Amino acid sequence: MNFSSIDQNVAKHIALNQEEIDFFHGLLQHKKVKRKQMILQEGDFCKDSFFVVEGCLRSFSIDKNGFEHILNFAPPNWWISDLYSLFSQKPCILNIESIENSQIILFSRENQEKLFAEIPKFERFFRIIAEKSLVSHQQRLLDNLSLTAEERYENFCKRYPSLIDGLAQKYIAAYIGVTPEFFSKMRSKILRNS
Amino acid sequence: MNFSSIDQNVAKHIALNQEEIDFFHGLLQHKKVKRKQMILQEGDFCKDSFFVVEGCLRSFSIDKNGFEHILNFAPPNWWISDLYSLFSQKPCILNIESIENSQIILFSRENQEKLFAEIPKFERFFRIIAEKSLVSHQQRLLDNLSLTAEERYENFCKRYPSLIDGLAQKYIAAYIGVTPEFFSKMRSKILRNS
DNA sequence: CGCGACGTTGATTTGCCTCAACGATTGTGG
DNA sequence: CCACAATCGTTGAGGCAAATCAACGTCGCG
Repeated sequence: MNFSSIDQNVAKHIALNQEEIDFFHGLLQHKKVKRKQMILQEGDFCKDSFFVVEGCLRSFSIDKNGFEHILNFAPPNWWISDLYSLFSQKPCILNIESIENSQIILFSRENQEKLFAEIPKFERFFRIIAEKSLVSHQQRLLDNLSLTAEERYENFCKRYPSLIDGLAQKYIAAYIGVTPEFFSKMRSKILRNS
Repeated sequence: MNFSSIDQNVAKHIALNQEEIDFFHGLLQHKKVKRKQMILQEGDFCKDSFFVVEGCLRSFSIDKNGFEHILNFAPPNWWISDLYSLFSQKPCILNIESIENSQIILFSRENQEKLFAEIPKFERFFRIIAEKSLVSHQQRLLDNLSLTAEERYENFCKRYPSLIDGLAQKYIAAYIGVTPEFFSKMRSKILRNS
């Protein structure tokens, strides 16, 4: 059981001694998931945050016409969850799926509260994580309001440089908010002009 | 100087004794701003969070064609800021403007760090605020990806029931992501069909 | 009053979607 | 290892939601 990647993630924002690290590890759970495996489905109750050690996950919603819209990709060292369900204790509105064979760490809401009670510094850690994520979602929202599909694609490439290849085009399309057909046309146009 | 509305806001998530409340108040600054007054402009360095006591603020960006896109409205008891600039210490990408004569409370980043050092419970408070805001921005992002302008307008009415009238239509349009002209047509169609 | 900001309405254009047909690639069982 | 199906990407024709551009009415305010 190796938690070094999550330890490094935590160490970016708060400093812990060995005893605190051990306590933290005691609240974590390792898990391997296969490509295409669903980790969370709409209607479930989300009880965990997921930290990706290896592989890649995605969170998405399905609209009333059956189309998927991707909220987040989670490559290694990213956190992912259905925060709405996690905080409100209501059924999920998101689905979370592994898009590669992945190793993830589960951290339950229950254990998170234990951790806050025992080591209040972690309030700070998760505050900072939430703030950073908030800033990036705000930026993406403004991008969706003001940019064309082509510009949003450029932004995507900057935001997830490690993903641009190896990732199915339909997922990129579902992230930037266009149909796979349109994305394909757009992409071939970009290639032609360069 | 009356801080009762911000105290109530804080009390929703953490409990404070009188001494702590006094310390907190010592870090706050009251300010009156007039309708149409700019509180923050693109390129400034954002040093404060703003809590609205009375009136209403909006945060928005201006795209390369000169069009405004509204990120948030802040009616009474809401927080608003340019979090990107605040956290990164880089120049603002947002503008913040008062859309009515308003009373606001300024809380500087510097004082926020003092507060965290003195009363760590506040880490929890701002974690919760950030998480709630994150959930709501994620939801809005998914709405923009999956809903029509008309459905987004319905959502807007639910989210900001206190604003629906008294607010210029062009601001609603800039929030849901359509032109004022299209919004006007849409609105008259809705009225006709009901 | 007269000006400027706002809202309305119409004609036209366009970015992106829909639907459909067809290759290419992947994966799976025989 | 091949045959086949399923999934994915490509391409084209046509359609629609929303943008653009322009003209005009209306209101609040100096």
